[in-house]
Amino acid sequence: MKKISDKQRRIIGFIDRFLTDRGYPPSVRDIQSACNISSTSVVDYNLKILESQGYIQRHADVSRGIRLLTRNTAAGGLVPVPVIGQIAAGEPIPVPAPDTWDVAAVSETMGVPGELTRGREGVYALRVKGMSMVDALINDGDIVLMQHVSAVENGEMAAVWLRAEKEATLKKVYVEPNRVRLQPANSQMQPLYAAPDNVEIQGRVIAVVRQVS
Amino acid sequence: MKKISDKQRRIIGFIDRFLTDRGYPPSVRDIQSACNISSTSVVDYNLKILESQGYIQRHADVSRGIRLLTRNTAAGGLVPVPVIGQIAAGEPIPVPAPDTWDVAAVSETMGVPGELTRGREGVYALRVKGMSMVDALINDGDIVLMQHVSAVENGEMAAVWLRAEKEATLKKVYVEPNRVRLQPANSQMQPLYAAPDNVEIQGRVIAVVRQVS
DNA sequence: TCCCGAAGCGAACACCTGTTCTAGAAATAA
DNA sequence: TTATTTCTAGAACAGGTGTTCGCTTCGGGA
Repeated sequence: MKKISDKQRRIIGFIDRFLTDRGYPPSVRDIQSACNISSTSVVDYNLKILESQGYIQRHADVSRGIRLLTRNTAAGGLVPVPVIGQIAAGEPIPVPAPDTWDVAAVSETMGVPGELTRGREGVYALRVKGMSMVDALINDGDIVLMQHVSAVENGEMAAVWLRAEKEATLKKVYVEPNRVRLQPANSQMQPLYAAPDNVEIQGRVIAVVRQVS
Repeated sequence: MKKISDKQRRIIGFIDRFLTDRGYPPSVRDIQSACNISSTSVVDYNLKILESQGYIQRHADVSRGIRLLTRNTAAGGLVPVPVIGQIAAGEPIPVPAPDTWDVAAVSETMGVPGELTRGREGVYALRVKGMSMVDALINDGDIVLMQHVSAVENGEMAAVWLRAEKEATLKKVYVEPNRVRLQPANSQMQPLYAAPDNVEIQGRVIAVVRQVS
């Protein structure tokens, strides 16, 4: 990116502020009056330069058709993840939306660094309710990042629904002959054994985030 | 938020897709053709309902003056945090640079959502080595977000250096008459008591991030 | 059946807005 | 200085765009 004039810097700054403030881009005349520019053509002139320099992107003949490119890189690492609901020891996980999760149906969204999801699809988050997951080193109020899968490899931490006990829990899953071993993440604790048709994999644990204070 | 019609749900979804796709909101007629709506007035009719229900916000007489409210929670940037080193049960925490942490001296930097740091200053990260923090529900390899403070309020989780034992640990700190109670985060475990001049607060725990797989 | 509210329809209006054009001023180079 | 480029002015055009206004259609209840 090349250097830009002072006026162009002001324009970029204003677009950024306008965008965070109102949620949609400013018009040419918004920029004009805010930056004390005498003519719309001057704004257009500078916007063209900013586009050629890669600071913004414009859609011709579209009102407010400005996209801030510098803004994308700032939020680039952040991936929006829907917080579907909460997981507790007494309820199954509310089934996450199949493919395209509906924006309107989700009550909350959180942003997580892209490193955590690593570009995976079908990632959602659950708020942990209750102390029943302490053996997985997960506390009340923690947020677990999940990936929706129906089967896991041996040793992976997964959300498991135990049909008979009507309990959801987070454990490392090992398939053994005639039984499934559910190993707590805390190595000091004893494993649990269950019949294969009693366990129902509901998702794979990708990460745990705990906000202490 | 009340329930909305199927058509209104489609509109919300389209606005969201359009916004991430192009960086600016769609016009009424964009919505109309994309959602197969016969008239612009119908779009306007439904947009008014969506606004009254709190899904969107509109600016009158402004082209593309639509803001998606459900999207706001995902906003907020990525804050770079230096990973200073690692915390283990046998070593004190390497003292974090006082104010401006030297970029060159830091081996690694991670980005965390701004919600986690909440704009606090002096935040750094430590990689946990060993299993000695399991009673704080922190596992080997976890990353703890710390804030550099020399004193904490009662009940706050902090990194504590025990001078006599030459051990670092993460516990909830309670100052009691003539002693300091160090309470594990795991309520099933017993507290530890130490003499006041034996404990040295090294930082406050803000958050814990565990990447499982 | 009739009634009534919710939802849809199409057209028209009036303003918003990107773009262009001509002309001039200001800065820069030769 | 002159020549050249960059930037600024103001105005006007053409199409985009939000909004409104009658009117119609639909879907239950009474």
